[in-house]
Amino acid sequence: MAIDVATMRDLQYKVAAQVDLTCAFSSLHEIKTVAGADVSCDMFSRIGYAAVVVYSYPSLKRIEEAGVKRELDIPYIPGYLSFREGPLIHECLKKIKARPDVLICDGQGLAHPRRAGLACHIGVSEDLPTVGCAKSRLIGEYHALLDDRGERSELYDKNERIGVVLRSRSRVKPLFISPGHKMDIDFAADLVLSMCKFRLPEPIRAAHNYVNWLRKSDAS
DNA sequence: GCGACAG
DNA sequence: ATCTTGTCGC
Repeated sequence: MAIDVATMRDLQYKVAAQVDLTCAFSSLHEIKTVAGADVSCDMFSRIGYAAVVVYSYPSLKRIEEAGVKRELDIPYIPGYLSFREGPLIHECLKKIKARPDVLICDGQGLAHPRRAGLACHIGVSEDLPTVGCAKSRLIGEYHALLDDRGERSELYDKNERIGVVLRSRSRVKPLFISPGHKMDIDFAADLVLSMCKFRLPEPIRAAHNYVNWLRKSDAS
């Protein structure tokens, strides 16, 4: 029997209470390694594949990676993604030899109804600086942005600033960036932009490719 | 009640 | 997220 929504919601309030929005770094120069995490699943199967790939910073060279195949505990429920993907990402992190300075997650961080998105949940439980980098919006309002790379718009929920909508590449759909843990909004956006050769930051692209490689090469 | 809704 | 190849545009 899977965990119920009420229990997950209560856990999210506890996670939110532990989130630290003070950036662990005073400058991007202090960062030496950045990891990206991603999860992919078979359609109508409960099997999921996850990967964490570590990159050097700012040289952006691949250093190491870890993959995992495991059954997903619960289905995808908007607002509760961390309970579905979190466990697999934690297993990948255990396999990584050197702890990365920062972990970028494929999903929201602070920009969540209870301020406890995937990046916050992973960050708090691993006590690791994390960034939420989502490809679409979960909550929050923002103004349209210009279409040049680097353009950004504040993401607000009521009167609270919860993230930044960032154009990581000219003329492509923007990214929704929000801090996970030991991170602040603007630093998170600066870090992500500095790692974007294409729409997604390199560590996330690598994790996405690796996870799909795992899944496909497994069905044979 | 109705619409929105990370991956 | 997933089913899917080539193709058009910057």
